[in-house]
Amino acid sequence: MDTLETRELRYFIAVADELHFGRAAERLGIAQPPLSRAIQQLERRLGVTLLDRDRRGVSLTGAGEVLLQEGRAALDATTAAVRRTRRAGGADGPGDHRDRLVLAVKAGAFHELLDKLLDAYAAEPGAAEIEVLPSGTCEQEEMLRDGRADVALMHTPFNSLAGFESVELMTERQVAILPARHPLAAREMLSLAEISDVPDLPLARWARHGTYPPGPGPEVHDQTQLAQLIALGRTMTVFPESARTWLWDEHAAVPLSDAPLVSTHIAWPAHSRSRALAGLVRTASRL
Amino acid sequence: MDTLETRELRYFIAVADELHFGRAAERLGIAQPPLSRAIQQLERRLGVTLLDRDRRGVSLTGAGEVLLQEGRAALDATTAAVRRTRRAGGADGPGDHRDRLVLAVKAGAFHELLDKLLDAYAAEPGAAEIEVLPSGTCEQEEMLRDGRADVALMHTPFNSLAGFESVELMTERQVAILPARHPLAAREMLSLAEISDVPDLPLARWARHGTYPPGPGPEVHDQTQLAQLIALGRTMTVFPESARTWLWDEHAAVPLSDAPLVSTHIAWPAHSRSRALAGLVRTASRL
DNA sequence: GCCGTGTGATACCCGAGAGGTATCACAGCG
DNA sequence: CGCTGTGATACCTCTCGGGTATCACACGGC
Repeated sequence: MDTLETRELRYFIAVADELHFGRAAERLGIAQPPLSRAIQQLERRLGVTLLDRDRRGVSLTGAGEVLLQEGRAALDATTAAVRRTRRAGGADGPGDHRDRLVLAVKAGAFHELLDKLLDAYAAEPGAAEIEVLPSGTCEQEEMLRDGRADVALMHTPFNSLAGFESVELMTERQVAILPARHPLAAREMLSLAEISDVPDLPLARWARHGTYPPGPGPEVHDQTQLAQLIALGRTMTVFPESARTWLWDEHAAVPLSDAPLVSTHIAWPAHSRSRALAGLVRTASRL
Repeated sequence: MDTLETRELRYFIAVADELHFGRAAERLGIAQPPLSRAIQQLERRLGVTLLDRDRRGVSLTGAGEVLLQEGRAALDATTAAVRRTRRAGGADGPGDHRDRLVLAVKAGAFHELLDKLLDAYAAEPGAAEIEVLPSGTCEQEEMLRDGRADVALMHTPFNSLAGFESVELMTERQVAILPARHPLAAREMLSLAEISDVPDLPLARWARHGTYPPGPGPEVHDQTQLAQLIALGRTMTVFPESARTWLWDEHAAVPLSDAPLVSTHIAWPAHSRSRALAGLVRTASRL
């Protein structure tokens, strides 16, 4: 028996997340006893203790940590399989098979490149239909992994390309975006050190999976909000140079001498082999 | 219901492989009717036709192709989860948790580098135990994917690094290895064109997943066999330069001017985060 | 035309096992 | 010492995965 049912995996992950059988069972929509039993069976079949239950709570063993990690990846892979299969079969009237790709892009970023890409690809013969899926900050990896997207535009060093295939499309410097009437806006060039602790201009903090990094700056979760706060002289931020296209009159962009370069890549799951995807990548790398 | 049980996935993959319900059922060790029913249920739940059954055999629809592809990846991921969990828990006596890594290496290749790596790593404080797993030609990717190995030494362009994280360890030229007494052995340099159709020295063909590429040369499946055939003046082959360490007196190695460079990488699944693995990679990249 | 043959689908039955409820065992705590 | 909150156990139910027997249908040979 080296089989591991998806259901068991879901159960284990719920327990490992909650570290509490009752809450995990509730989250799964079942009662607690069957869940306890299922986990025991799983441990027996694997021949491994996954959880230490010592009154006062549950904790993961080393093997449990491994299964949580690997199991998450496996579960993502199966939900991805379901999603992509459904998408492939949706419009699958025989004969009328129109390919469709879902492209994940960080919401509001890189309009210019995206426009060019979509136009160029649409002009290709036999181009598939591209659905652009706006994603939250740094959520593209997750979307590729769980099948909500087929391909994504990612930005190093913010996104990690680990586990995907990718082609680099462009590289650019970063600029500080600050209120036009602030003294620093007159500078030709700034360094990270110079902007990291300006008392009246704390760096804005972006939402990431619903939580915000610590710091003094205001919490923002979309670009418009951020633009407004900058225009009001309340905050500043750092962006890739191409952000210049959406700046307001009240904004100023000053190049940063020592900020890491930002590269834009088109990335896709390593095992993808679809014709439509190959075409899109080819188009992108010719831009 | 967007769930997909591992069992259903196994069943579908068997049918998609065999394109025949009877044989697939036999391979799965169940009877044919339950298999038919399971696939029907699967199609109904996904809301997608996966197979075209038109008397005279079964064929995959577009959606079926996608599920085959994605499902294989998902199934590999779950068997990997099981294998790695079992490994992590095997010696998991509480308190005596000794890490263990399985390193896949192409059998017989790169002894020199491997020796150095293992020695250097063993000297590290808190080093895990490394089990070296000899793998067939170009089988390392598969072993990483299905969890038989945790980390691998790979050789581009023969292995694909797609889907893994990796660090390059060395790059080298390739050499033609031929009988010392053959006229070509006296040359300073050779080109691929010159060696590709020498009538009395056809290139040897390596087994790959049990099958051999077509061609006139002899079929070999291990290095000793190959060495012997070359010594006998019956064949020749192309190898990375570091192969020089195992050459016999009867062999000659002549650099190739236009063969692709071979890079050795240490590679691991992108989601791995173990301390032991990080240590091994750090050691390797310092060599 | 008709009848064997091979295919997948259908009908029906049975038993394992997933899930429910009630309860236990035990650690902490006032 | 009982109360509370935790996971484990006991036991019941009934779904559903799997088996056997059979059907429906397309082919090929005659």
